[in-house]
Amino acid sequence: MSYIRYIITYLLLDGSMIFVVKSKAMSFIPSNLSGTDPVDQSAIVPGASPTFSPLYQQIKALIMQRLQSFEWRPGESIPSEVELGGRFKVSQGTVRKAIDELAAENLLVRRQGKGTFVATHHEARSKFRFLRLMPDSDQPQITDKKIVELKRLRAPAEIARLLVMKAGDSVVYVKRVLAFDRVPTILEDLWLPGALFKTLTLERLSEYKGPMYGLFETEFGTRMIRATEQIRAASADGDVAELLGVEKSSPLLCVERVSFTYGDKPVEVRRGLYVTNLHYYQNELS
Amino acid sequence: MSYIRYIITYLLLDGSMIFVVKSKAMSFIPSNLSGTDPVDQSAIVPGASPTFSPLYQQIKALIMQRLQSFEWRPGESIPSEVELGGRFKVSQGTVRKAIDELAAENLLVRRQGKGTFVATHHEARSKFRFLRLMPDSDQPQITDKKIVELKRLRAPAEIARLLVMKAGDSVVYVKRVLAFDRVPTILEDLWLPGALFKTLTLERLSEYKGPMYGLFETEFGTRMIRATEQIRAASADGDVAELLGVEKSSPLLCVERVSFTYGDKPVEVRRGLYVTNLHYYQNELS
DNA sequence: AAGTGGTCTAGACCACTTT
DNA sequence: AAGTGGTCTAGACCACTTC
Repeated sequence: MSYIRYIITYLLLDGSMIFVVKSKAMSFIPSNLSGTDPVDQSAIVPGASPTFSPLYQQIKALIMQRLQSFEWRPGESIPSEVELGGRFKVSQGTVRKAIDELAAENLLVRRQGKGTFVATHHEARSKFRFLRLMPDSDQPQITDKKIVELKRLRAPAEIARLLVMKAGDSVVYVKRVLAFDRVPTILEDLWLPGALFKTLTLERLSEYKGPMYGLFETEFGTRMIRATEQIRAASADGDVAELLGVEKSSPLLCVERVSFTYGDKPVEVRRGLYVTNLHYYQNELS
Repeated sequence: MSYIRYIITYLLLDGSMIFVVKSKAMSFIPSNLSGTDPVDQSAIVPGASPTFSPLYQQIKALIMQRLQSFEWRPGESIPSEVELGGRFKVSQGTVRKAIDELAAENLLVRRQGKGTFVATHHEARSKFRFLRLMPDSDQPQITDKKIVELKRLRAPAEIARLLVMKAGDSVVYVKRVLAFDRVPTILEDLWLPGALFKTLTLERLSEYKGPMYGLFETEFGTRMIRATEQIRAASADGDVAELLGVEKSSPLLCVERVSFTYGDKPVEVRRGLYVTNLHYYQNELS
């Protein structure tokens, strides 16, 4: 083994100097290069199908398993790339590529010098990830949330279909109004699988201050990671007009969302009616 | 500005010494250790600012220049990664990372075994990239386009602001109706910079069969690469109701789009009114 | 000084397409 | 067989954060 030695001489701003002697190995030769077996990929994912899948995709799946099982919890850091490489018996570069994709999907967040962290809905950064309604003025706004109703009921056919449940299975139904700067703007109906949200109550939801998806993540072990929205134009009927404080027959955006957790499992249906006099739905096309 | 200076004194294996002076202000220190000269990054981008930029970002900018100048034309293949690496004096991996980002931004398309191609709007694939209105039924639909009006006028203040022009500068104004399966569904107003679209006529636009952005790309050298949309709810007034064949005061989606070409230059403003009885605006959140 | 992610290189081999 | 992009490795060094 060959080493190189070098001295770092720091010239500090106050004129003083510091000397540091370092030595570093120049190269590393594995002692038994020919004796090591190549990685047995099938051992990594024992039940893997015979269909080809790149190593980094398998690593990605392994990492996702640990996220899904909350072995690595939202907000916490995951092991370093080098550590994971050692654990999974692959190079750091391969782990890196797996993490790259997970970061692109907003499941992980990289922070240079600090580590890689599990994304969480308890963050200012992620506040507008699922809410695309923006104010005409750039002013920050005061948000008020009011739960109008929360009850358990048997899933209507349409909701059951979207949640991949049997019609009649238990669901939690929530109706709420969001106001920005005291102006009622969003009226939302939500349906959640009853089995996952057994202990959700109107009180708990009302008193909770942070983002709703944060509550779901922390207290119900359900992380929303993706959603699709279908947008239509609608007219306010009598009830809606009253709750939103607009004229009857006013035009509204009708936004129907289905949210998914790990494994593309749908876990929320949400139908929102948006007043767009002072706000607009923002979308980026690329 | 305050920064720290330090000297590294290398004691090499053969007994010789090398001194390297470093300071915070310098982001790149040529190393004499190996004896080989590293690439002179400033030579790659002669007018580069002193701000640090990774090599692959510089390569990305160089590739984008060639796309913008139509040196590599839409639909054609660009040189291979190895070839580009040689040309730019960097490794294939660095070129690869640059192309990765351009592919993620839909400017390039990779095809394994064949090469990397410049994206074009003349493709089935890209047809729904900028049109997010989907039919309730999954059936493929017959699309009819009818140009209602095309004229040149002085840019209204609002349009000029969005296109970053002076109010009163020449713009091309187009009004058209799109029908799906004979049902009028979209009424659009478009504004384009007059200087870029000098030779655009109603006849040319009417007789053209492919996607409009394909025409712009091929005949006017203007490639749309990104757009933002702001969506609101609106009511059909008399004229609109007649053109779309709906009741007066019917609710409609109002979609205001600004499209950008290279260098984030806005080159189109479009205001669309969508009938959403048989269609919906589709959006993915992640 | 140690540890993390970020960049860059060089080389090997694989999968896909075309000649 | 040759050429392209796709995967994987190993190692070097840089930038940033923390101790």
